[in-house]
Amino acid sequence: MPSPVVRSEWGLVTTKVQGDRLTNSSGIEVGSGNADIIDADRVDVQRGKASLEQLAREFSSGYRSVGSMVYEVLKDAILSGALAPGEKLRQETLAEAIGVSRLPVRSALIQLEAEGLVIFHERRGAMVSTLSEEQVREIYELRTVLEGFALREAIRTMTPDRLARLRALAIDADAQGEGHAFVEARNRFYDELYGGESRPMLTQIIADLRLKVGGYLLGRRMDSVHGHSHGALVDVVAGGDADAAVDVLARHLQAVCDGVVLLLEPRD
Amino acid sequence: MPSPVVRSEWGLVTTKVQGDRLTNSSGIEVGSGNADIIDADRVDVQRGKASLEQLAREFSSGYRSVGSMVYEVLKDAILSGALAPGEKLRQETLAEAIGVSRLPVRSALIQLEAEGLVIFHERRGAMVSTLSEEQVREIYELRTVLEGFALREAIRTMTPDRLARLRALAIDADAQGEGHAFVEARNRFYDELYGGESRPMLTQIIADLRLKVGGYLLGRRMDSVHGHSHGALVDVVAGGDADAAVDVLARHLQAVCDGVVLLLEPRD
DNA sequence: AGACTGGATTCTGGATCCAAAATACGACAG
DNA sequence: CTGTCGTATTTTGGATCCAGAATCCAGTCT
Repeated sequence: MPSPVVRSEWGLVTTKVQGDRLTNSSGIEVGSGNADIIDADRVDVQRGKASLEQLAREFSSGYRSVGSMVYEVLKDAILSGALAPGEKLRQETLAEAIGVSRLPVRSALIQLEAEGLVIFHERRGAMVSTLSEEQVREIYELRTVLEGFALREAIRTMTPDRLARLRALAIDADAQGEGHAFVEARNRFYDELYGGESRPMLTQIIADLRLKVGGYLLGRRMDSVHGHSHGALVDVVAGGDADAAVDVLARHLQAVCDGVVLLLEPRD
Repeated sequence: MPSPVVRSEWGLVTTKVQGDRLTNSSGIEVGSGNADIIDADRVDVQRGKASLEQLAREFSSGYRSVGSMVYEVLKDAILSGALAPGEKLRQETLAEAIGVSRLPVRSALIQLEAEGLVIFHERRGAMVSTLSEEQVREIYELRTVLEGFALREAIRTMTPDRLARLRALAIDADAQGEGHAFVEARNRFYDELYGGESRPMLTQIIADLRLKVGGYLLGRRMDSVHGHSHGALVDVVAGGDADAAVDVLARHLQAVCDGVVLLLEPRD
């Protein structure tokens, strides 16, 4: 089990800490080993502010506008599980933590809302999107349809050099562990496979659908994901049998979908 | 400099302040009063501003937040062609035209950017999105894939009462002329056909794809659209042959796609 | 005469301030 | 003791103000 220590360093837990027990709204205990650090009510905010400033500095290189930086930071926080699904997002707290004004935070939240990662309640603020089982199943249903089409097109127009590039990217993705590097490598692989340059909207829609469930995967890679290496997918694609490849893909997505559904309810 | 007259007049939308003569209009009075203030050296901006004021008047009541109202106004302006593709969107001009501050305009623009209707250039402002021929063809390719799937599912799970509702909605849509009423009726029809309530994301994605080309259709309904009545589609669906229905749909989309491509370049 | 550079103007993006609404807490009454 | 109403605090949404960047125009140099 991956240790949640890194997550606790974000300090973006917005629930009030009245006692010595520090949990976020999803009930996941945040850094039990760091519980003794918490002395006063504001300590978590202080810690979060310090970490986020450091992380904002880390993210700040290469970003021209503050709003886009905040957007990346918040997206990363949601996808990494630092901001749990259902968690209330107070603009003031986020702004203080990142070290900017509330305005770019609002801009970033609007962008994230359009992507479906957060939802706004009228005058009641924003929260990280939660997914019902029906929504998860629809997401994977749509992914099956879209990625099936993309895969058929990829096989239909496959060239030797592109297959070579795919193999290299697959090896790279399978070599990565968890976290950022894996996600990046996986995205590069699927971008190449699904014709990211020739069909930008398709790859964008697929990426958005994949993002929506990102918050539920937290840091953990499920067995079904592990069992399905990208190299194997390349092998099926290289075979040239579109139906077989789509079948492999559909089974894989179905397995991942079932795993995500199980993660929705912690009780099992 | 146009002095902001009654900007502090709150309760614009929801609650009506004990206004003397001003009803729950969100700064519409201000907008109409400032109609002649804009510099007259840009005629196209003049035209856009007048249209925006008209739209703002129409959309004035029934919205809780000013930002959402601005969003609806701008979206309608883009889809109706009042703001042409490629047109530069200056926040100050838009804000004055609608009669609000620049901030809700920025929020609305961010939302519209996420939907793909406008694009932001780094420090150079926003403009209405333009579509290349490749993008148009990809849009209709994806619509064929998604709507084909949706249509098959609809036929698979069709019930008599739903067929009856579809027929009523088709008659309603075919009876409408152009403009708002037609778009609304058409959306209701496809919402019912594609299972809007059971597959919200699918219908949302399809609607977004349809929106992207809305600005190029302007007010004109092409012959191919005219020739394909919604009632005929219902008849094919009622037949129960999924392959035939998908084929009809694909041909229709292909025809519309070709028509839109022709509209991209005025030369023919 | 044309091109390059520097300044001025304009526009975007960010911060701070203010008004309104919702929620939470407390007081009072049944 | 409990439920309801009123007030106060919190928080969101909007407007105005300010700084930085980009563009445009003019002046000068080649």
